[in-house]
This record gives sequence, C-alpha cells and structure tokens, in this order.
Amino acid sequence: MTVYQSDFLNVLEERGFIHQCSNMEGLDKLLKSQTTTAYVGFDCTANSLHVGNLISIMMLHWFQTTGHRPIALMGGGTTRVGDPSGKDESRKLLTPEIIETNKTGIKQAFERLLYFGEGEKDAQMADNADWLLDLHYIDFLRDVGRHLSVNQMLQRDSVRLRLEREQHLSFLEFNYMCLQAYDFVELYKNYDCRLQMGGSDQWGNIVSGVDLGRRIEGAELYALTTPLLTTASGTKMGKTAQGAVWLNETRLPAYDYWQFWRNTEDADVKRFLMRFTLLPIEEINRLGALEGAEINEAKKVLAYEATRIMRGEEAAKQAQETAEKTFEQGALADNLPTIEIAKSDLENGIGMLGLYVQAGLCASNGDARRQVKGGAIRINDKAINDERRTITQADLADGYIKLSLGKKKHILLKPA
RNA sequence: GGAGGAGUGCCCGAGUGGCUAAAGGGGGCGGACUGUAAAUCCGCUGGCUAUGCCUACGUUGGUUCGAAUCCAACCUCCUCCA
Repeated sequence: MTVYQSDFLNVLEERGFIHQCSNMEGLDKLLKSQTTTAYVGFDCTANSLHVGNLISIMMLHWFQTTGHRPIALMGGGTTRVGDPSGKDESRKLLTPEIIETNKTGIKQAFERLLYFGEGEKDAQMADNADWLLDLHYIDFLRDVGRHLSVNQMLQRDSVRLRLEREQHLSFLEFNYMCLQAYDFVELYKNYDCRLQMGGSDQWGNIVSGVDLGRRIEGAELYALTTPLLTTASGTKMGKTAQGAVWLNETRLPAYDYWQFWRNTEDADVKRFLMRFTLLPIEEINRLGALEGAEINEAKKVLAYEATRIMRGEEAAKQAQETAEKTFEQGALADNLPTIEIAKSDLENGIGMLGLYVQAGLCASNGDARRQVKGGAIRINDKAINDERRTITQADLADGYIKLSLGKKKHILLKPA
C-alpha cells in the first residue's frame, strides 16, 4: 500500500476511497504543507441525500478531521436547469423556494459529519446559484469560454461515445460540464479551494475544472475521485423496495435505515465498514475476518455504527434493540414503526387488506390479496390465509396488533 | 424548412384487427433453502365495493360488430440534409 506524507491521503488509501487523482504527489505535498480547502458538489433535487451520497460526505469528514476545510457545494444553480444526462424528461423544474427547502434538509446530513462555522477549518456550505444565476452570456464566453477547449471536451467519454453512436447531444448538456468546471474556478477564487472530490463518474467534470483553473487563474488545482460503489452483486447501491435509502429521518425511519445496513451481503461487509463507519482500521479488520454465521456480528456493528453516525446514538440503540427483539427473540418490540388506528374501527372490525395498504406494506388491496395467496401475511405472527379477515379488538396483544409482511417487514397498529 | 424513423406497463422490449391486462427479459415483492447474507429454485407483479366492472399501448377524433394494431390531425423525441 502506498504511504503518503499527508494524513488525509493515508486515511483515504487505507479505507479504500481512492480511485483516481490528477496529481497525487502534488496534492500530497500541498496537504502536508498547509490547511487546504476542498469541495464536493451535491444536487439539490430532493430534500434529503441518500446513501449514494454518503461516501462523498465521508470524504469531506475525513478531510476535516485530518485538519482541512471542507465545502459542501449545493447545485442550486445547476438544479434550475436539471442535469440532462439522464433520460428523465418529466423532471420538473424546481422553484427557488423548493430548492431552498431542499438545501435545509440536505444540510442536516452534513451537520452529522461536518462541523460548520466560521473558523479556519470549519466547514462551509456554498451554492453555485450565487454565481451562476447572474452569469452574463457574453462575459462568460469572453472570460471563461475562450479557455474551454472543445477539442478536449470532445475527447470526453460521455461526449465521444454519443458522437460515435450518432446519438443526440444537446447544447445544454454540453454546457452543463462547462458550468461545473466553472464552479471550481469560483470556489478557488472565493475560498481558495484547491481540491475537488467526487465519484469516479465525475472525473471528467472535475478535471475540466482543474484545467480551467490553470488557464484562467494559473492555479494548480487537484482532482480526486472515489470508486463508484456497487454491491458485490453488482447492483447499484442504495436502492431498496421503497426507493432510495434516505439519510434523513423524515424520509426513512431509523429502524429501516438500520435494517438497510444489517442486510448487507457478506462480501460487502468489510468494504462498507471501512467507508461508512468511523471505526479504527484494526477493529474493522477483526470484524471483516469473521466468516459464516459469525459475520452477522459484523453486520450488526456496521448497522449500529452507520445509524449512529447519521441518526444519533439513541436512534441506533433503539433500532438495534427493536431488531433483536423482533428477529432473535420473536418478541413484540414496541419500537417497530407504528401507525395509529381509531378505536371505533377496532370495535366495529376493519378489513385487514385496507390496513395493510394504510400501513404502507402493500400497494393496493389487490396487492394485499396476492400477498395473502403467497403466504406472506401474518398478524401477531400467525399466518393468515383468509383475505376477508377483519381486525378487531380481539386481536390486541399487549395493546398492539402486529402486522407482518414477509419476514422482515413489520408494523404495529396502536389504538388511538 | 426538407427527407426518414420512433412513441407500448416501473424499465427494456415483442406485438400490425378479435385467442391482448398485452410475449420475453430486467427490476421489484413473496415463498423454499439459510445466517435478517449471497447464489439457486418456485410463485406473484393495473385498479375496484369483483364470477362482474373500470382504466391502460403519445393526444384527439374517425372507420369497424370489434382497434395497441387501420385512417386523419396534432404533440413529443431521434437521425440525416439545408
């Protein structure tokens, strides 16, 4: 393993964050010699980030803990245009108000891992709307455009492949990368930011920024990317049944967040511990060496640590306890996600199918019916095969009714 | 502006008058096996107050006993040319 002079690169190397760097030696020296500023760009199309973004946040975290200043750049300006590289045409244009709300939501996740403030090493939050919205086309062309090389942009994989296949490439798309490159220059000018990090898919954009910085400002900027994280089975990580695995409690309860990590496949456990927890390397090596059923211990640690970081100690403990009760002891855990049901409904009896839909376990009555046929539905741990079953007060056990779908999804009904 | 091509379910994609709630695949969900894993195998995968009804093959109209399928107009996207 390569050994660097700077703490930051050593930590990253050890934990497997490094994919590519524009100039490793130069960056190493810079980090060794002075407090440096680095940034990562984030989309603000939703009010919460998801685990796909987590790796970048972790990088910023390590950057700060090894003595440097991280910047989280919000794409408030670029979000106004919408990243066109996806095929999602129905993407709505977001209003400035929504973008503001989203930024607030997203910041919650940063605050878990970064310390914001005004000090020399305190994290900053920037928004490219601040400079992109007032950009004048002519000025931009004159001051920036002349430094951007079309020849180079044409060499970029994302562009070249499209041209080779004679696929459409819009001017907007072409410009998107110019704006991203320009962000780096602005951050260099305003914050003396010298390094941009991101996923390996951002390599091209980041390097364009590096180039542009040199041409316009004569600055030596650096690019550093992480491997794009997939699960060992090759699927993109961070997607579950319900969609993205959100970092914010409002989008995904801590219990489910914990479960996501708990269900990591064996082959991923060590990598995930390295990247998504703050545990010491020795501890991770020990956990990663576990095999067979024992690796479940490592998964629990992973789930606990990952949840603790994002949701706090208390939430992590509760999630773990709830899971232990539910899975290992088969007992009723009152911290399972709970929904309330009107007392009068219980008195009169209420259809089970509808409750499953209400609880979000099934998509529709029809879906619930099919689940009954498939043997997936249990109430208070008793299998149900009558789809017309109603729920009444008689089903109350310890003040709750437990609805299960399959082995892993449980919801408690609580009379109110 | 001209010529050509395309729009089908969550996604990809077959289907060119009735046998089509629409092949096949992916994804997802569930079951079996296990360790709350992976791999594998099996089932399910439009909605409803349900032996029926409603919605759905870009939109709107038309032909027909009957249309995803034929016709017309429109919309959108793509390719090439100007």
